[in-house]
Amino acid sequence: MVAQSANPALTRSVEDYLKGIYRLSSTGLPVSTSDIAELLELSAPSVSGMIRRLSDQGLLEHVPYRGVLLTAAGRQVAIRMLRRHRLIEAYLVGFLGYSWDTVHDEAERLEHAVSDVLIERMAAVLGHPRFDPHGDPIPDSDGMIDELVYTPLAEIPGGETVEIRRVATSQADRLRYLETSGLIPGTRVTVTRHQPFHGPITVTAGGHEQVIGHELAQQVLCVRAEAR
Amino acid sequence: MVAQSANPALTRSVEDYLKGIYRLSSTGLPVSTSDIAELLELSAPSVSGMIRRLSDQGLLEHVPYRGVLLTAAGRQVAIRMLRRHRLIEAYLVGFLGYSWDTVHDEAERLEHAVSDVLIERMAAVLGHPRFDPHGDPIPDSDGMIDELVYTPLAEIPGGETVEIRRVATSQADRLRYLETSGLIPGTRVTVTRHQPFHGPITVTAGGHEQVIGHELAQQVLCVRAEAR
DNA sequence: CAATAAATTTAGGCTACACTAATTTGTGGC
DNA sequence: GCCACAAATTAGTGTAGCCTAAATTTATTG
Repeated sequence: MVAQSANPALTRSVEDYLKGIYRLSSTGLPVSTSDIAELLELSAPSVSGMIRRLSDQGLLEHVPYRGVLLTAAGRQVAIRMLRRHRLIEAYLVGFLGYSWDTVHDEAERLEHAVSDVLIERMAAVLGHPRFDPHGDPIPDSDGMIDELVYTPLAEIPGGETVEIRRVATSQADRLRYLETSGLIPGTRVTVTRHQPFHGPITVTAGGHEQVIGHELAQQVLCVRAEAR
Repeated sequence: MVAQSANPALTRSVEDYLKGIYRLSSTGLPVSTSDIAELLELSAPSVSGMIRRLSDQGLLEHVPYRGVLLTAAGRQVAIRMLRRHRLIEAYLVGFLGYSWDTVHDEAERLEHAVSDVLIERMAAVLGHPRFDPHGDPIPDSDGMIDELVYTPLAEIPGGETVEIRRVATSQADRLRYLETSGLIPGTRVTVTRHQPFHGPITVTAGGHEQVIGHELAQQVLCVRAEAR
C-alpha cells in the first residue's frame, strides 16, 4: 500500500489535473501536454509548469516532450476524486432533487471541499452505491474500481436488443436530450436500423422509435440484453 | 437594493474576511486591523493588504489607522455566507448524522463551494428553518436576519427559570461539554445559585444540578421562561 | 534528409495572498 | 506639549497558478 492520506492539502488545481490525467490515461499510453491543456481549458505552458510541480511531488512521471503517466500516488488521488465526484452526484440526485444533467457542475466544486467523513456519510445513506446516475462506477473507499466493458450503442448491429448501462458524457444538453428520448441507464432498446458510414441509428425504446446520431450513440454504452 | 449577485467570483479569502468583519461589527464601531488578524489568524500586514483590496472593490470603508466598516455590498456578502454556513450546519445535523460540535469545520469549507441552487434545496428540505443547531438565526434569502436579544445565563439572577435559546461558541470541546450537561437550545433551566465576582453558576436542568463557569455561562443565551 | 510544421518547454510577467522587517501614525501619561 | 508605546501601514519576499511570446525538440513530408 502506498502512503495513505499523506498529502497535506492538495490544491484544487492539483486535484483537477490528476483527475483529468486519469481520465486521459485509459489507453495506458503517456498523456500529452496538449491533451491535458485542452481538457482543462488551459494554455500548454501552464500545463507544462504544473507537470513540473506534480513530478517534483511524485504524483506524475514525466518524460520531456513525450508525456506523463500517473504514479501510484497520483492515481490514488485521482481515484479518490472520482469517488467523491460520483458519490456527490448520486447524493444530489437521490436526496436533493438534482437531475442528471445539472449535477456535474455542483459536484465539480463540492468534490474539493467535502471531508472524508462527509463522503462516507453520503455513501452510507445511499447504501454504498456502485454506480452514479450516469452509470459510471464509483470506486470503493480503498480505491478499487471495476471498469466494466460496455459496447457503444453505435456498434450494436441492427436487430439486437441491449440494455443501456452508462452514458459517457457530462454535457447537460446531451444528457437532457437522452433523458427525453428515454435513453437512460437501465433501459432496454432494440436497434431497428443502422445507417452505414457513421450514419444515424434507429432504436426502439419503450415502444417509441428514436433516431440518434452516430456520435451520441458512441457515448451510450450497453450490454446485450439477456432474455428477460 | 444593492447590485445583486454582481460580483464575479469572490475568492474564499475575501468571503472569510467579510464574514469575519461582520462578526466583529456587532457594536457598530469600526473594526480594527488587529481584531481581524486575530480572528482569522493572519498577520496584521496581511490584513492591511486585504483591506486595501476590499476597499478598492467597494466592499469596505476604510479610514487609515482607524478601522473598517462594511459597505452595503460587503454586508450582503457577509450575510450570504452566514446563511450558507448556518443552513449547511442545519442540513448536516438534520440529514447526515453530524453532531453540533463537529459541523462547524465542514460548513466552513462547504459554504464557499455550494451553489445558490443547492443552498435553497437544502433550505427547502429542511422546511426553511429560522435557526441553526446552535440557535443562531439563519438569514433569509433576501438577507433579512432577526438578531433576537438574549440574556447570557451568567446574568440571570438566582431563582429564575429560563429557556436556553442559543449557544455562542463554535469550539467543539465546549459544545460537547454543554451537550453532555444538557445545556442545549430548547432546554429549561433554573438558576439555583450564583457565586459573586464572576464565580460559577449552579443550575438545575431536567432534575440534575450542574455547575458551570462564568465564562461559559456568558456564551449560553437564554430568555425568561414563560409559565409553561 | 533537409525543411517545415506541430508540440513542448523556457522565459518573463501578472495577480492573489500570505509572510517578516522597517516605518509611520495615533494616544495616554507626565 | 512631548515621549514612549501600541497599532497600522509600507516595503520587500515568496509561492501557486495563470498568461503570452520565444525558443527548442520531435514529427512529417516532399
